[in-house]
Amino acid sequence: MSPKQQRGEATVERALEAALFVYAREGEQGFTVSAVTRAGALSPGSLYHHFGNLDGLVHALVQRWLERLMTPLATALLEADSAREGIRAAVRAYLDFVRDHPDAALLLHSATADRHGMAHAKELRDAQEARLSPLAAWLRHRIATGELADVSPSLLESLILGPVVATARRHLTLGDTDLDEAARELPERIWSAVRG
Amino acid sequence: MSPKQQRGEATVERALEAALFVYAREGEQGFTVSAVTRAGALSPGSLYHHFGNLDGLVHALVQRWLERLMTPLATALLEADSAREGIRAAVRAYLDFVRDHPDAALLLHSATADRHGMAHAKELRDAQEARLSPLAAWLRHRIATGELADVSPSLLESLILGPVVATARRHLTLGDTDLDEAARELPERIWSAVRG
DNA sequence: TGTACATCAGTGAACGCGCGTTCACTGATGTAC
DNA sequence: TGTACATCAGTGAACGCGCGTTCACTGATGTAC
Repeated sequence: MSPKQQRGEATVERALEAALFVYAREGEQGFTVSAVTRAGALSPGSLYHHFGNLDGLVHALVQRWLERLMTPLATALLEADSAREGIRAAVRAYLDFVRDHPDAALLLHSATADRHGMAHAKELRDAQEARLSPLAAWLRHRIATGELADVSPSLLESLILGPVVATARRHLTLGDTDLDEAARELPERIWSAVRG
Repeated sequence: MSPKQQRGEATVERALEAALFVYAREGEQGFTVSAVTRAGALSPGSLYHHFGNLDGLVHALVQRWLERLMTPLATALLEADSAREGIRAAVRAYLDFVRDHPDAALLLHSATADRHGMAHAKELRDAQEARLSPLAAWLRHRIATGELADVSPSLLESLILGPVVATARRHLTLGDTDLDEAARELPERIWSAVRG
């Protein structure tokens, strides 16, 4: 998990890349130890040396990509001058992530990540707290100024991310949704739903 | 699958109830043949006699509850006098379903159902076509009258159901979302996002 | 700079477990005459 | 109404398979002096 040799870091990297690859190609039920070790040219022992067990591998993978999604999202929100611009930029940032990292987006929207999220809800939030708490503060502030509707934060989150996640899921699994149209239409429409 | 004796119907019913119960209690990874047979007091052979295999059981279960969700949703839309009232009523119908059938809602929002939906996308759509095509027609008509925004149907669907599904998922898995507040706030806010 | 030692990294055959599924069979129900 | 037969429903022990995981081991790297 925290390798002390360069060789170890490279192996961890290879394992995480192989894991994402396998997940994207074979899906949930194809995601097995032997599939990952085959794809990453690792031995099972090596995997267990670094991640403890299969769940540890998933945890590391989800954590890594969650951070890579949340960071630009937080930046988009926090650097905006108005609530409207913040919401619109955040929605665009999410859609950009889906476009640039479809495999990771598939993972984060998946069964596996959901189940994992439920099982490790607390530690997941702890790990991402540095990223989440500024977001919560931003929302509170914008509600206070009257820019955002005065509804519970979880409802706001559902109104903002719900349509984006639904669009991403459809795009990734059915492929019947155009991300460009989504990038054009969603930001302002979502803003309409949450404005004060 | 289509039992010719009353005894058979009762067994099928017991199997489907047991399956939902097991899914809700034990989750994805606890959903096994032996768990279902134990919960429903069935023999594995009986289960295979009626459903062919485990996937057949899941298919029947998802199909049954999908119909029970879609029927009131379609009714709500089609019986409304205006687009606004239709959207608002449909959102409320969905939230009512989640409140009244949390176990089934959990199943329909789950990994299992998603994966199943992907694997059987075509036949699922065929089976629900009687319910889906009037909805599609309704949307087209309301776009034509200018009441609804002229964006692709899949984007409309994401804007309407996205926040509802996100709310339902949070309510069911984290329990940090109040369905009453959602029923108060979501219908009009979602309408704001999709109006023409 | 070289040597000895400790720790980290990686191997891969082997393990047990629980899974979905089968099958030969018995029992219950429906049908024909 | 009774009997013979066909079909449907249900049983449960047994099967093989592939899964996640272990462990005794070798090899590579870092450290101390």
